[in-house]
Amino acid sequence: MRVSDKHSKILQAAIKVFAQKGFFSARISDIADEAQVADGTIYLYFNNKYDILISIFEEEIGKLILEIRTLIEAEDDPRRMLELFARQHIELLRDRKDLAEVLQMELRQSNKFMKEYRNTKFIEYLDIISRIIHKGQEMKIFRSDVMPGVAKRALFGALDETARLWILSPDNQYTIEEAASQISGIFLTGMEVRA
Amino acid sequence: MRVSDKHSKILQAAIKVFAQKGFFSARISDIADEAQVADGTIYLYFNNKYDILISIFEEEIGKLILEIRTLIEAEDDPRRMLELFARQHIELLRDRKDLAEVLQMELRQSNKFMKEYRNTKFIEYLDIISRIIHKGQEMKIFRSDVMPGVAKRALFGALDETARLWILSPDNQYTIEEAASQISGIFLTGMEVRA
Amino acid sequence: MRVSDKHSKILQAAIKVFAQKGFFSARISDIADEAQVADGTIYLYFNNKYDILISIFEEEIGKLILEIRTLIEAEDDPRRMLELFARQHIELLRDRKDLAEVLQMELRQSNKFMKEYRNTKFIEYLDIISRIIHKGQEMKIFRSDVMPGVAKRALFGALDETARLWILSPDNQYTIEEAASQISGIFLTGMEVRA
Amino acid sequence: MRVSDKHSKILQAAIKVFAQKGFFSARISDIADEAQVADGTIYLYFNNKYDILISIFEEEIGKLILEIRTLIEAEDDPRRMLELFARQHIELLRDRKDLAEVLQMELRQSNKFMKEYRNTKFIEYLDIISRIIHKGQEMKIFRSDVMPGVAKRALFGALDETARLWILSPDNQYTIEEAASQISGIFLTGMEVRA
DNA sequence: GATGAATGAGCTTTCATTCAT
DNA sequence: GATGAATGAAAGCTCATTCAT
Repeated sequence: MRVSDKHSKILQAAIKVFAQKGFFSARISDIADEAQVADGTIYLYFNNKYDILISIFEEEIGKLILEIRTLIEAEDDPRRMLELFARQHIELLRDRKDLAEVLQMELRQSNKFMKEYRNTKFIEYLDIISRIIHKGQEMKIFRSDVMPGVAKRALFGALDETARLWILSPDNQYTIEEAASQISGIFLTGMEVRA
Repeated sequence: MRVSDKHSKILQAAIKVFAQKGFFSARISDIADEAQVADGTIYLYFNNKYDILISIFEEEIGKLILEIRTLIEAEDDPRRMLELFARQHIELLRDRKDLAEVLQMELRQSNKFMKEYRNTKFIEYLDIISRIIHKGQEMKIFRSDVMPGVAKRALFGALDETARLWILSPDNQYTIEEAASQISGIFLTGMEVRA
Repeated sequence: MRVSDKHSKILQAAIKVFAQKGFFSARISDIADEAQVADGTIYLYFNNKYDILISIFEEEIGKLILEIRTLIEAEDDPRRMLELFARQHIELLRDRKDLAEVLQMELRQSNKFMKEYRNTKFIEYLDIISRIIHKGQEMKIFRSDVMPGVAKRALFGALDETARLWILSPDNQYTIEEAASQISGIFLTGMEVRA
Repeated sequence: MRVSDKHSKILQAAIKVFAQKGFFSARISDIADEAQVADGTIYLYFNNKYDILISIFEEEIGKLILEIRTLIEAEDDPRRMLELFARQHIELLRDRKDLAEVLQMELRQSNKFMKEYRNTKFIEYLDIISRIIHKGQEMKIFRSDVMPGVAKRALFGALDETARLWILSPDNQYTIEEAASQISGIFLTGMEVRA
């Protein structure tokens, strides 16, 4: 088995276990069981429990950023780009539920137990949004009084929270895609330069 | 010292400690130190560590709901009500930073370790928003195709995430009040019936 | 309420609680509840938890010794005295089940946690038996090769263990009185000088 | 070191520590020290403190039953069998003092804290006696009015209590073997069919 | 004398991490 | 590299005892 295989196997197992139990309640042996390796083996690939979590952030978000960027760069219209981002983000949460849960929860409390860790990947991810807005403003599509730094956080928060609750207890009133569309709709209309 | 004083003293200490360290990293003795009581005293007022967290949710959110409701019920215009909610929520996060952090973080991961606990208070809080939107739709102020169930989550998420990041690393580009105003602005414009 | 009343009330409560839960599992507050006094009140009458147990031994066994001695001294025939003792002991265990349990169990392990305590009352109680046997030997009713020091322990053990198990799970094959009679029968026949 | 070695090492250490301090006063770390393992190691072999005690009952009494049965089954005369049992039991108490103390004391109070645990091994052990008596009655050696269910408890109690006190404070008047012989003598004479 | 809130030492148990094999 | 038995620090919680009222 290639080295990278085991590294990845452990990481995927950790995502699953962290999603199920949360970082603190998850035991190393749970991850080892799930990855079908010995407890000690995990320490050949990661320094400690925190390191596994950080690796999830770094490596998995890294992949997402790449994916989403490629997709968005194929577009020209900032409106379409924003719609795409919303849809893509929310589909990710739907399709990779475990990863989504880990990112959402642990992200928010990571600063508590990993004082030194600055989640640059996450900032990068958010900056995709602000760059779209900025572009839209240059193209006179979005109002210039909209602050990209606020809007990026607001849009991310709106999408994330909606998806989080939807995942927690799916609402039969609407699909997650409809939700994404509603949210990008509100934001687009809210930010557009009026005719 | 009155009984209620000690209950409250411990609760406030717990809010502070949970905010600083997170629920799991916080030790009972940290809370006891902060509250200037003995470890054992905590167990005269709470059943266990989880119970302290749940009490924070129940009692503190309960107070917030009352406050915010009183404020909002004094208004008639749903637009104004939404603005007020946004401002109020974000000011709360600014003024009671510790409480805000506990509510934000532990709320999101509480379902992991307290399977049985349904955070009804939080749901109640969110429902304040959906009721405002619903009212606006009846008054033909908000578009009828906006789904209140989605919008409440989206608005809450937008506000919460923005405030969260602002608290984490205050952005000197804008004040938190401006942020609140931006967000309610986007949502209002985004949901309004066009002339 | 007279002082002695409360002292006695606590002692009776302790007997009940120790019997139910055992000395270690019993909490001071259990005894206080049962005696309908405050936890602190117990410490006005007893030095500590051990002291309550020792007082049970001293005071309650003291009463038993008096009772049983009075009864036995009314007799002349050592055979009859032994029968009486057996019956009396076993009836005590039946009628004062709680006290019996405490004496039986805690007696046996008291030396573990109260190194310094010599249970002189219990020794006194046992000596009632050896004196009967000795008397019987002087009267040439019991064989002289029977060692009173062994026989007293053997008889006590036989009675006590039988009663203990009978109390634990009453055997419908025989009454506890029949058991007492069987045992004293075996011991009498076993110790008598043959015709 | 073989797995079974550590299991057994801990069990032997526990017997020693429980005998010295009693179950409740014994700390896990005492057992760990005695067994020369880390505290945590104990939990690799036993579920909890109670489980150690139960294992002592199950495994150690199990061995005793086997030993004593083998010995007794080599005999034909119920009188001789009873003598053997008495001697064997009392020698066990003398030679494995620690085990004896644990069995004697904790056995008696085990029902207090382990409500669910039925000590079947102990019942099995006692039934060795009743079967001997029953056999003696069939062979017309023991009187038919002797109730085996009473006699087994009585004999066990007599032996056990005598040994217990002898161990506690050895009596120089007689050896423990003499005591065993006295007791079986009394019981045999007491139960025999008279010529 | 009586109370019971408060104390804090002490214990069982968990689990991340190590290291001999 | 891989294993998993062993480690031992760490923390939640209990409860006998105290003492201000």
